[in-house]
Amino acid sequence: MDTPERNRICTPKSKFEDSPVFNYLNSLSPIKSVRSANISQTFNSLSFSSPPSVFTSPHVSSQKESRFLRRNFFSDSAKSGLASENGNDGNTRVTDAETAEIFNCSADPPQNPDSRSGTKEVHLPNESLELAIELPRKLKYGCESPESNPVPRHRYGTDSVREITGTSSSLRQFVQPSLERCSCPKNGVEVQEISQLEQKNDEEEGSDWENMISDAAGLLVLDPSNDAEATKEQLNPNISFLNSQAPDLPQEGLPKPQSGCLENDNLGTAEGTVQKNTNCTPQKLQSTSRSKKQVKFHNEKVDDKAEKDCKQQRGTRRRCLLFEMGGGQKRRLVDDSKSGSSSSPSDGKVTSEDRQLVPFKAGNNSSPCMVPGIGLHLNALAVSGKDNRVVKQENLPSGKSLISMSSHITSLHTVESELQPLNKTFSLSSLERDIVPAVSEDQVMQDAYQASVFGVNFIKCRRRYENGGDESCKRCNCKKSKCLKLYCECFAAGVYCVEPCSCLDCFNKPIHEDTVLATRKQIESRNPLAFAPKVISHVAEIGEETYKTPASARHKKGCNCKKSSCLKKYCECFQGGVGCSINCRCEGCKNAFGTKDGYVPSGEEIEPEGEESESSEKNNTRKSLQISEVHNDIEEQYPDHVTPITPFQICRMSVQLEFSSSSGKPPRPSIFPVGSSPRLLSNHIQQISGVLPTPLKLEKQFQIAAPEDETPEFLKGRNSSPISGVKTASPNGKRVSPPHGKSTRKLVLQSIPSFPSLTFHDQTDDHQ
DNA sequence: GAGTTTGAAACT
DNA sequence: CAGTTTCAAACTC
Ligand SMILES: [Zn+2]
Ligand SMILES: [Zn+2]
Ligand SMILES: [Zn+2]
Ligand SMILES: [Zn+2]
Ligand SMILES: [Zn+2]
Ligand SMILES: [Zn+2]
Repeated sequence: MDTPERNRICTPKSKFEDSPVFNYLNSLSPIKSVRSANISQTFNSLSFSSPPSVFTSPHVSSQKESRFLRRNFFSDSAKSGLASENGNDGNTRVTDAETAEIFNCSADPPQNPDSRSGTKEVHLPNESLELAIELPRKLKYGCESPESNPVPRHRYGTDSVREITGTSSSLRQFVQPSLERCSCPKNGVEVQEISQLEQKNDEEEGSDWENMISDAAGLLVLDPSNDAEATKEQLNPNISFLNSQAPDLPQEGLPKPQSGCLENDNLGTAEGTVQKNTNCTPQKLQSTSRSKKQVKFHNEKVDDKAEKDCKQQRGTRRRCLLFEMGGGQKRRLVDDSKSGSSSSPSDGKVTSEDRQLVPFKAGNNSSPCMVPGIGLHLNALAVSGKDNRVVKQENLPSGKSLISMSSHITSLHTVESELQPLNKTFSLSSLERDIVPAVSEDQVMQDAYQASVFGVNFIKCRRRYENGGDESCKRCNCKKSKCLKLYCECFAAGVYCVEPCSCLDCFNKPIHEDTVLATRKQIESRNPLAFAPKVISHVAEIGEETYKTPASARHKKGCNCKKSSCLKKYCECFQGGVGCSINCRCEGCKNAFGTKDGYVPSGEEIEPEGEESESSEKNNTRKSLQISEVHNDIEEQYPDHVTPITPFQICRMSVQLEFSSSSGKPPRPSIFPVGSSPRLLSNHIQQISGVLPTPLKLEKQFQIAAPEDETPEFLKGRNSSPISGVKTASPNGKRVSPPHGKSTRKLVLQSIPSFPSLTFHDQTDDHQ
């Protein structure tokens, strides 16, 4: 759904909202997710990797990308989605323009309906044909789900691209071309915008856009091709992109909220916003998310340079997005540029699985985020194979380490994308490009994934753990759940268990992928939102300039604390670094991030529903309390957060936190992942806020997949086996209505508001 | 590290 | 949907 509202909302709040992440989040939101779930799943499988899958679902979020895709695809019909989004801003024109541009770009020959093919051809003559074919598909996919990712990625992408260009030749090829195209002063910037805005693009930059688009298309096309060949280079590029997108680089130091949130929604948006600022072309970046903002920025003042950079970056980013969208296929892109191998476009199959993991995406992923390859279940979903190759980790200045992974496989991509957030792939990209021959795939993948998800800390921890047995980094400690239930943090986060885990009889491992996926399905069937990020950030205030209060973020389901007064990590809200909200049923709430009473829905005013008198405690705490304060306090209390400790928790909150913490400035713009999945978010958060208690657990961004139920049997079959416990709920994947508690409406709220739209989100959520 | 507390997840 | 049980983390000592 297009949810024009978002657009609107976004515009106001702006950056976050605009950011793809936001979109994702929104999409992720329970409600939407559900709907989208099916779609998303497919998409996920196809194009994204797990975590991202989450993104995918969020139709809305993906605005840019999706638009992109769609446009490309349906050039003709810009369709409501685009229009609506853009329209709000007044970009309506954009849609047209965009479409037009797209056409132009894509179709070298103006006439071609299949712009994509044209574009492909242009970029990649040889492979173009095949690619072209695929592209359409991808585009479609992309449109639906990927969008959100794209944006973030783009942002990061740009950075990454640059880096990459420097380092890796292959990447360069891709990137550069795109960059060059983008490079056009205005164009570049716009390019990013394009998806969203494009206003400028239309005319002036049309060419650029076209280029961009074409590139993107090419990328997409390439991606689609699962072909292994491209893998190395392609992978690298992809990875790089992903990385770039993924903001996450975890700053270990920063405490983050855990919520997997990457929670997607929130995180994404938040990240996006943050990045904007930080990034060279913050404005632009932001703009990407929203057309309005972008426009404004442009108008206001984007430095030419900055713009250029941004543009370029964006271009890359988009590519990334595309790639992501393309999901598994992404690799191709790279090839295109280089080898042009035609890959097989097959796309497909992964979808079913992807969805599963995805959730974990975000990341969605989240988150988020996971299948085979890396540690994410999504990966498994996405990837059929496990060819990944990871690459390397680097430490970021922020303290987080970057991990770059390159995977041949799509799954990896997904994973990577997710992971990447943490690190930047850029540097890696170069390395990656070289590609380390496959290292142990799984492990590498997992590492990367974990890193992405949990953050660099996680990796470090792991090292420590390995070296010295440091347990601080441990993850789950499941004894009876076989790590196949939500009790298990790893499983809940959409990641496979890894060394640091102390679980017994663990089935949450790549070798038991089938079981894991089947179980996931069952759980999702029961509760579509089960793997969705728990924390959603509202961006509302953040919007244009107000980063400060991420306060808007909140736990989707709310807590039900009776004895902890929401002052300890027993409380999911607190753990997630968010204040309690209307959705909480807590008693005696004293949540340092904001009490339920004090909670004011983002756009709206407080709504005290009279819930409890607790408000007395701090009605306004949320409001008044700045996150920073909270963080400080929290930090004091929970120094760990900062560190790796709770890898899981990546919170969606992160976004908010980030803002708040950074309060103004994002820790590392470049890094931030705007787009990627929840993970990114979490990462960001971490970076930004070290404060938070512990971040939320890993969450996933993904949406719930739907239910295809492919494997239910599997699980069922396994009754004896671990899975047995799981019941298959709804038979199909339908999404059942959200379980929980609070009524659906809450869910809805959560879903909606999530990150992105401040208002939107808030309104629905809160009000409801 | 063992033991307790806690609240979500799972189950009925 | 409510009530209960199960579970593993968070916390305490
Ligand atoms: Zn476990
Ligand atoms: Zn585990
Ligand atoms: Zn395990
Ligand atoms: Zn609570
Ligand atoms: Zn709460
Ligand atoms: Zn509370």
